[in-house]
Amino acid sequence: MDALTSAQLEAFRKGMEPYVVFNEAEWIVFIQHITLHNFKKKQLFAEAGKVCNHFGFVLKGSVRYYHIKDGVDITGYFSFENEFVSSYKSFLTGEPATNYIEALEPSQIIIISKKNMELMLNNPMLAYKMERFGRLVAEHYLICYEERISSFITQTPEERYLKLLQTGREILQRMPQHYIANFLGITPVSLSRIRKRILVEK
Amino acid sequence: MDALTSAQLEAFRKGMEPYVVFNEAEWIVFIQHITLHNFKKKQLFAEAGKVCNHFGFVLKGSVRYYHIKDGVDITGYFSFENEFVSSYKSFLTGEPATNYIEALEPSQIIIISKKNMELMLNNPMLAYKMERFGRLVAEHYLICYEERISSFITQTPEERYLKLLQTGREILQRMPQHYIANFLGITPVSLSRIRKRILVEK
DNA sequence: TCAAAACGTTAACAAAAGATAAGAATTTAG
DNA sequence: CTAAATTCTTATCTTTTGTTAACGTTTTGA
Repeated sequence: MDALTSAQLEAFRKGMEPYVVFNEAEWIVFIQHITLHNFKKKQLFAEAGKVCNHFGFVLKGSVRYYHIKDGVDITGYFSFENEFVSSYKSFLTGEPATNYIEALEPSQIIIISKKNMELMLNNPMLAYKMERFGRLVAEHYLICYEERISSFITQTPEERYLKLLQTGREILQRMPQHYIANFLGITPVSLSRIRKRILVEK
Repeated sequence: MDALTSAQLEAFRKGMEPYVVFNEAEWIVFIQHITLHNFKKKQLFAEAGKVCNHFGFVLKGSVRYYHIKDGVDITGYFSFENEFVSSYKSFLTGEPATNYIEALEPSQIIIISKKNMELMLNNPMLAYKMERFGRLVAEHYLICYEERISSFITQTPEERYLKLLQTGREILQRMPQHYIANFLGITPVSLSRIRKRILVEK
């Protein structure tokens, strides 16, 4: 846990703009409830079996969400810079998480603990904006997830991959292929075949 | 669009309790922003290509979310009594919906238009509770969707069906099997085979 | 720097799912 | 009440995916 530089604070403030804009007085109180954590590569942000009592904002770096099923690591999602990160279900319900989240590279993550989130939600000075903030963040992910579920319902793995080629620049550029395969709901071997099929068809 | 009986209002108030509790003054203003609609079987609540400018609460009945892909109807989700219903992405972003929502039986749905939602979010008397309400509803679906995505990533269709047997009482009892198949991300023929496989294995 | 680990492709085979069609049972609607 | 539509199962065939293993390449970390 480290002190935040003013540049980091500015980046955070700007990154949150789509979700919440604080005035100066609010900001001063708000930043008393956040901490900066430096994660080493592979360091865990959340762990299956443990309650995830915090959520974060990726200031620098990236994280990978994964499950372990029958001893096998299966990647479910990623968060990159300027995105939020949490094992949401665990954070929101207080139940143990069922997935892991790890830093994929040395990462700076701003963290708000559940306790501090609740303090702010109960602080008259911040309550309204924090409720709104929570709503907009949840809605943002709701939309992402709705689209992702649609893709599993209506598309074949090949169609999902072709769609990712159009829209998933960051994932394609920064993630190894076997993570992408898991993300698409298939095995790495199968994705390798799909890629070959697409090449031949062209 | 019909007038709400006091019994219906009470049922609505109670159904929303997990998300929002209004005092009497707030409630009086709130209910000026809602309407009751009676849907006939197969009547559309939302339509692909059109913006979904409303969201609802299923007071009685049930609805089905579906896509049409290459002329084929694919069921993605259901909402039952005491659940919310909307083509959320469209409602939240103002973009045209990509899916349809239809009543599966004669249904009573309480509707809040986008315009009225915005009026309430901007009304100082209700703003805080409406932000909170929106947050809790969005978080509720976020959790549902997160679990659903996990199931596509980590489970086989057979495992998803077995899980549904344990937890999906309402869907299993009330939905025809080909809707359930789509919901699980497979074809009706495939679900029929899975069911046979499970019987034989027992 | 160098051995170990991770990564992507390919092959071979098994298992599962998709597509299509046919037929029986059930439900729906006029 | 009855014809039409819907639903579910089954069969056949094709396509795709999963599994396992091997191999060369690249990356990683001590």
